[in-house]
Amino acid sequence: MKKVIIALSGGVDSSTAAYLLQQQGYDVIGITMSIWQNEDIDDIAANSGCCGQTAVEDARYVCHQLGIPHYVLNFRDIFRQKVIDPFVREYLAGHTPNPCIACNRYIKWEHLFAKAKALDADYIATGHYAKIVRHEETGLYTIQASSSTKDQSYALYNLSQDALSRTLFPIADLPKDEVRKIAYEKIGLRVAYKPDSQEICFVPYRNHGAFLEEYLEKSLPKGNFIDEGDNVLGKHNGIGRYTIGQRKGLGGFGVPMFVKSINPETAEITLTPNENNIFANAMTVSDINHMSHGAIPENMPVYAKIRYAHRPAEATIIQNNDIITATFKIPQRAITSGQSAVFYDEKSRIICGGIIN
RNA sequence: GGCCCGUUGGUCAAGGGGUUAAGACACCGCCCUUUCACGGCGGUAACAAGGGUUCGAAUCCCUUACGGGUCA
Repeated sequence: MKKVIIALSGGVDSSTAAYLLQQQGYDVIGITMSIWQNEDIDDIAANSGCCGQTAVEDARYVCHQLGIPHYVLNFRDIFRQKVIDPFVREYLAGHTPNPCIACNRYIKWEHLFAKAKALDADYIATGHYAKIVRHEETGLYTIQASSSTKDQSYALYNLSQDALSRTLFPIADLPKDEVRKIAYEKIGLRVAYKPDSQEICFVPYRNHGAFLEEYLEKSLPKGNFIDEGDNVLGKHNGIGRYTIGQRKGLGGFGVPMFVKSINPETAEITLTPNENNIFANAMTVSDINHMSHGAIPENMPVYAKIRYAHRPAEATIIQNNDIITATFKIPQRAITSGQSAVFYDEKSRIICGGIIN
């Protein structure tokens, strides 16, 4: 019997995934990762995100219902080192990081994956909506977007061939409501209708600015809003509370204003009233992970996502050394440093991805 | 000091006797969303103060306060 480690968050998706694996005849072991840094915020975080305190209890209960073993692993140090610290550094550098990408890469598919191997597991599994396929020409593993209404392939572009060959996504193509239905009817899961997790799991109150200041134990660098002619428009509340393209939360200027750029040196944030000025038709991307081809395929039109919920946009890409330059057919709004760009082929399979410069 | 003009939501700003007192930006809420954002849909909120005239005043008149402008 093949042994599989399932990462359980206590939510519907991973719980249902565990059930499906069991139905498919796997020897299933549930693992919940403990990532909390500070006991004090457990109360706040308990009911939100993917990894709070009730998450552990919910996961334990599901395992009890399914009759499978459940372990809670302490990932606090590694999580801080690989996810939170870079998250903080990136914001201070004027970028906008995506911690879920880092968590998937380092925590789930490096650290947890290593634990799974150490436990002699054949596979690691999660409740992500995405499919693992092999490219018919290259033979390489890649991830294909889920045909479900939900698709989380964007957040998974960093998986290695080794990881892909030993990963299972049991709910890959299922519609969300089908997953809930299974959870409710087949498992009798008490969290069947728990809301989807969203927001950064380690940031309480959906206020990452406050989190950054608390974590740093000091204020974020404050400075001026300026216009494109360097005229001072007002004061902002600190680098780290803003991202490119942001419109809300800037204050009233009589007309809508958009964040055009963030200068970490001077702590100045440039605003523009002309939304066209935040569109660009090119970007460079580094920290690349290749998937379907192991390199940039020649003359292939690609479809780039520059944010999780971004609609893929047609582009051409070339790679020089470790940098990909992407040129869009149509200019894209708010291409943002620190966010990930994921390049798909015409069949929604990931060619490669990386971090936008 | 004299004479003009102005004062409407947090900001800008329509309305010149009868309006549920527009609209924009901000703000708030919901939806969307395993990042940050964008987006969609809603919502709160105002006639400078006091006196008149009038059936009826944000609209007309007077006074006061506060802003402009202008004149020796």
